Amino acid sequence: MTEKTPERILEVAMRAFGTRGYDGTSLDDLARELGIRKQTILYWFPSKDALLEAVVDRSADEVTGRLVRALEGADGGFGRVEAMVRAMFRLAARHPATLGFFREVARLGPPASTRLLERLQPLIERASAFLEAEMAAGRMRRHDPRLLLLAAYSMVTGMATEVDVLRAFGEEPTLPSLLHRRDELVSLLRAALQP
Amino acid sequence: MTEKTPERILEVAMRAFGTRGYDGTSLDDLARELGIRKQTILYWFPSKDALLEAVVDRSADEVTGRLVRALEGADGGFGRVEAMVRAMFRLAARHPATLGFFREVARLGPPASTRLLERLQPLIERASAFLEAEMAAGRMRRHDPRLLLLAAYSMVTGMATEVDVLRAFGEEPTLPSLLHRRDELVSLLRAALQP
DNA sequence: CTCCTTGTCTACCATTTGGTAGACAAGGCT
DNA sequence: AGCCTTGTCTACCAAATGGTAGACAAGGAG
Repeated sequence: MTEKTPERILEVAMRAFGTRGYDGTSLDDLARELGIRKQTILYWFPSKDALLEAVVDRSADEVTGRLVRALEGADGGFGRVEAMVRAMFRLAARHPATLGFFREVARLGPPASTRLLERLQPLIERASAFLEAEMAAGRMRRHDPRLLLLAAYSMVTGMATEVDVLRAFGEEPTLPSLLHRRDELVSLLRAALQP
Repeated sequence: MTEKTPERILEVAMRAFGTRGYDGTSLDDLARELGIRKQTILYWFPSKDALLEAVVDRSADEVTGRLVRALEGADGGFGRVEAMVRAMFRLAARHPATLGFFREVARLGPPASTRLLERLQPLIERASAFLEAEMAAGRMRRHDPRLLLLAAYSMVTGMATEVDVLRAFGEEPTLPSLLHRRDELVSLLRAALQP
């Protein structure tokens, strides 16, 4: 029990919202999972909505940090694209609920989705500017950079999260399978982007 | 009021489940939207779960029908891939809630997701067998056919449904923008698949 | 020692939710 | 006419939900 209560609440809440959904998770559920009463949750976060906002902020910070760090170490050209995809899959392997949580927030719509996307906007701008420059320099095949980004995001979340769907497509939710999916996705993107 | 009551219930329920989510939609909500009482819904569908199953079956039938019809008219090679993508986007344009409903069912997990995927399995098999054959014949670049299919599915649902995300990526939820996304996606797939 | 802050808890509450029981009107059948 | 089936409705209900009010224990400050 080294973590502080609010931190533990945020962690469990993100996992729960990302898997069972916001409406499918009651404060009593969260409290039970944490071994506390729901009034303790309401002491730290004045309402369920406020808790959601806090989880949104935390998860946006986490993913931004991860991607920025991944880009620092990467060389230019397609290497950066690969670095971002790898970072996202690493996130999916260690904190599988995060991407599911993003999808849930997108589904909930405003104001939660607006808040999340505002916080991710700098990342989006930076990434699409990079793609734009690479295409202009002829180092990547020409596509609409924002739509390419969106397509990549959709593929990553889809291939990294939807376990039941994966099973129907013959993939087991194991680490080796996850790595296989990652490599396939990278090779697909490489094929689409190489001039 | 030409449609029969159970048909109207299924229609409204799919739209509601696909946008507000299963847990976010109460039977009273549905009844209000339909101008009836919730007991009438429970007369036709013995429980909320049973209603969900019925919507799953209906939507699986609809999308299967659409894709099968789209494939009949298409010529071989990449034309079939394009025909499928176009059919999915047409579905997204006319019944925007359907793809959102699929995603919701996938999130809900078993037994709903199992039921849906069982019904879509023949389609999946057929499509991946086709890709396999094209790749073996050298008419398409080699990839894992099932993962390619999964990636395409993820991209289509992502690019066709997540309105708020789209807005953050500079796309408005209008018909011309939808067509633009469709064409970009087709060109992306073409670039990835052409030998 | 006394007082105040901090964190968690017990005790409630109003509303919403999925579901049951049964009344009732409209037609078709004998 | 009398009766039964079909479809919708009113009247409830028990459980769950988000949230309020306030008791209480622990510990630091004066």
